[in-house]
Amino acid sequence: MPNLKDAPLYERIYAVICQVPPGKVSTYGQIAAIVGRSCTAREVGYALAALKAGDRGVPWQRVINSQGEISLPDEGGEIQRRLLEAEGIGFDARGRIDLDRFGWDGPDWEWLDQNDFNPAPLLRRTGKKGARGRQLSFL
DNA sequence: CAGATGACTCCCA
DNA sequence: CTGGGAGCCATCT
Repeated sequence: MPNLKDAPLYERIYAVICQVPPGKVSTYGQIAAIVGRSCTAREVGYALAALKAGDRGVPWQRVINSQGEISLPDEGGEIQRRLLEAEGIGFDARGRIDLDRFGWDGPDWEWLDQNDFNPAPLLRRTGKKGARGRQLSFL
């Protein structure tokens, strides 16, 4: 599949997640912003929940919530934490990951272009307390 | 075809 | 810090 433009939303989400390299983590919101269109952080969560065992090599463990915490409850969360620690990602005393150190910078421009992605602009959300650091680093 | 169902995020009290 | 509400939508019974 050379181009993901017409792929189902979940496929596009998985494709973006597959770009996150080992030792780095992304957030539901960041993935959503890259997928663009009507994709929201929640959709990303839904898509991951739909993965189950039907995996496919998608590095699901590298997606965490905007607080730098693991969102997957119970056993799954413990597995996720172990997988991340195995990649060298550290957790603080509260069980959170420092996104400034381990956060992913986003896919390279070439990849976006080749797959016809049109990432959402830097700031989603109109008005309100603006830019809480960390959104996409390109644009 | 009509529900039911999810691993989110932000805002405000 | 905690809790609740709104926005959000593809998939699968």
